[in-house]
Amino acid sequence: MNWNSVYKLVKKIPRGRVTTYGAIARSLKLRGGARAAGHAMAACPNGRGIPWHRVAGAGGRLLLREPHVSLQRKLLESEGLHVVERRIENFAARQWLPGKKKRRI
DNA sequence: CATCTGACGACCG
DNA sequence: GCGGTCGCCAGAT
Repeated sequence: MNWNSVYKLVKKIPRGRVTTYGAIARSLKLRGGARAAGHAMAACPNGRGIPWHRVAGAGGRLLLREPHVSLQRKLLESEGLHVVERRIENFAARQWLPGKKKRRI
């Protein structure tokens, strides 16, 4: 699979915005669907400028387990997002869709 | 090659 | 909200 395209897309997520595995999968038309996107992120090389923390599950749920979810939450909050109980508050407005430019909070 | 697992998601009761 | 099912399938073992 061309995870590179996934990473490339994730890199484009603006600061303070988030997207989902499903959105990534649909945008890139990954065969494996959302799960494939999940695999891509799981295998993503950390420390390459990939804002992996800006990727959440459907509905803005954080799917990672400890301790990664803690880091993700920390990073998201440092970008101004509000996370409560593994959920991103006001996720709908914070979501960034690939290709779509218009999105006002 | 067979099986299992999983950073998924939509649906349903 | 919660748990179970199903479709999907890439890696790992």
